Amino acid sequence: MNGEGARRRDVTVADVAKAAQVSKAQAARALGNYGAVSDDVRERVLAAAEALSYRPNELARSMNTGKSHTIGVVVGDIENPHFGLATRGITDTAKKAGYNVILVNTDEDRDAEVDAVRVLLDKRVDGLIIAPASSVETGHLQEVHRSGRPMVFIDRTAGNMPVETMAVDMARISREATQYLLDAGHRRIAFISTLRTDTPYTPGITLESSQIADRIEGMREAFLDAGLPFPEDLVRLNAGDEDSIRSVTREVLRGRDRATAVVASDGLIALSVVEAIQELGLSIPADVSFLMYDDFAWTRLTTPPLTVIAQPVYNMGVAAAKALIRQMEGLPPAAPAQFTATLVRRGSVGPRPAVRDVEREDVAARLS
Amino acid sequence: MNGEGARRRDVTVADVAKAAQVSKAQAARALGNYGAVSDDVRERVLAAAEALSYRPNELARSMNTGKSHTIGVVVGDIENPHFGLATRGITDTAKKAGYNVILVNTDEDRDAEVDAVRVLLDKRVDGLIIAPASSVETGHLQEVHRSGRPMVFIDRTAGNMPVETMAVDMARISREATQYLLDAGHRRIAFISTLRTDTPYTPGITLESSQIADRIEGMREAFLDAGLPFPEDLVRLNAGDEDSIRSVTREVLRGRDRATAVVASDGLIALSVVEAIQELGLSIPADVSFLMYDDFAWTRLTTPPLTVIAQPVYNMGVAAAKALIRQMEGLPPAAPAQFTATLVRRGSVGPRPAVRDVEREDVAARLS
DNA sequence: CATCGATGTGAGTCCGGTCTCAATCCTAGG
DNA sequence: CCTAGGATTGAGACCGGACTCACATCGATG
Repeated sequence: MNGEGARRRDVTVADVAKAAQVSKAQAARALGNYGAVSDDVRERVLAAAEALSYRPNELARSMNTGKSHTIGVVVGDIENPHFGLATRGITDTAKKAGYNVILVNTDEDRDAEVDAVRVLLDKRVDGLIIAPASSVETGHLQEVHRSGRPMVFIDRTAGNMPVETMAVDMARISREATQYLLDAGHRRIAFISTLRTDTPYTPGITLESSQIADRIEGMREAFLDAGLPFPEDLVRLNAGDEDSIRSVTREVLRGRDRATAVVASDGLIALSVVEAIQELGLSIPADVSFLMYDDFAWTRLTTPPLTVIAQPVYNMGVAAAKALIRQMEGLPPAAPAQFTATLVRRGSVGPRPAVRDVEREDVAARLS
Repeated sequence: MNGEGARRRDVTVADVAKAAQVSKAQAARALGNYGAVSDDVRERVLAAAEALSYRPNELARSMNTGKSHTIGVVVGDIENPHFGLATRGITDTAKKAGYNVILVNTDEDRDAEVDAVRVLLDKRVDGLIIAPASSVETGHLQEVHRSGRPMVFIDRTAGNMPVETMAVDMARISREATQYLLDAGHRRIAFISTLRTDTPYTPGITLESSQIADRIEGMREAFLDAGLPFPEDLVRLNAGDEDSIRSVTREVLRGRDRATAVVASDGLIALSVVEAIQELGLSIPADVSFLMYDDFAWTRLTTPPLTVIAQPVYNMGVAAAKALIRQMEGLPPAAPAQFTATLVRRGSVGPRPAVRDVEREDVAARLS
């Protein structure tokens, strides 16, 4: 019965002040470590606080300092290790600087994102790190930006808003990777992504994701540079769940004009794509070459190990958090960091399978 | 120049009230949708709010309702897909119920956890979901519990506190898995974990993690049931980073008395263990059988696909969130859910390699 | 027509801190 | 010994909502 009577209701400065026999103001000063306080008072207050096990109410503090020491992070899917790692980079950095992170998942749904941003703003986060679900409909983000609240984009851009963005140059690495595949003789290269669109891919279509748009653009450029026609029919979007990824994979690998190389847009898709390939009885890289975005550790364990495009995801997270913190502290932005993805050549890309196995048109065309 | 003069400082109820020509109280009622408000007033207030694009300050609201609609989640490492998935389960469920999640990473460090809990409490989260870094030193958790703040443990227990805990029965599944290995003829079974300890494993040692302790206990029981001696020397803890995991793996697989089966304590370790095995030129399962905790999708892609212990991680996250929400809403706890892990037999466990290859003692002993 | 209960409404307090301001103390310089 | 100026200190305003309370208002009841 150690004075348990009063359930709930925390100890406040006022309580501490009373216990220490000083005014609330003095107690607050001693506790908050600001203003002038005599040693005597400080000691008494601190002792009283200790005795009552006083803990400051950060909400109250936030309310009149206007700073919540909290940042909001909005991503498409934490379950995806890509974002898992980025988030780790963000939280590690934030914690070091005394900030906490409120994490919101949007499932890549724009409405959910609008909502998430609103809620975070209502909670008065000091800043936002967002992986925009759409780089087209950016009204809500524009608004945040106009309001002057610190914000940083990660992984993707949104519109062409003047907001610091931590992302790799996708077009560049995509072109490089495509060249690599072209050099290996591939002409029918498929690209599979979960990106939701209203209509199937056609050149000139506006894509919600700057990332994906850039990747496709990079591929197109590589084909163009090589003087080859870009196989638009092999760009497959809307591969939402495992089943559709599988069926899309089967589709592109079927028929006389089948793809001889497949590029998976992220690590989650990759799993289903590879499984589908295995189920078809095709072997990598003898029958199909395979390439994926993101370098997860397990890609080294498959047989053969997978050729991947590695992105400095953790560092992007760190950089995003650092940039945001600078903004929140009113410092001028640091020199914009450039993140470069790299093509990690392992064993899943091989030469195009013998001609008998695939379409002849291409060869015929070149011989004519 | 749209009245931009006043930088920062948000619109408050008072502003809305003035614009709508009503008292602050009435405006608050109309906006907060409580109390009695005439249609006329409500309309004017809502219109004014719209016009000024008023947004409530959740901090202020939290301050006098005492509810922040925020829950704190403390895990060891979000980068680990195990926690990534659990977190997804938590956030999905929390969002549906109108709660936000503040995520803190502890790196499995108890001091960091103490700190995390304190910060979250200071921020007045309505409840906590914690994967306790230590089930031994639980002072800070006891304190939270005593304070009456809603709390749920996930993945592990802490002490034997009467706190709802969402975790699988590790001892049971570990025993089952070990039996499976024993049935396949294995006697030298290694267990590799990152768990930090001051001293190497010896029977009776107190382990920080209830999870790991249970797994080892399960193994021991299986050996006991089979009337076989438990190979304590093959329990290897402190395999912190990739290098030490590799070297530990090499160690247990070396010599005449080497392990013929290896159990990896989680998906992250598994990667390095398998790599080390491959580097040694040993093949799975011909030379070494392999088993790991957590069923990640990539385990189906290796050759052979890996035999794993699947845990309903996402569901545990969902259940943890649901339980916490019940607590926060003052409802009585639901019937305690039981989560069962399952052994997914794929291709990485095979019979013990021919005797010539390993130690003979065991055989000799049985023949004597 | 007086009365009663159900709205409506505005003034003002409170939550738990931070911070301003004026009053009080002290101490060193003149 | 007197006083200017810095160090202390307490009262109270304030942040932005929620909520209590006293005071109208108003239609319906007896």
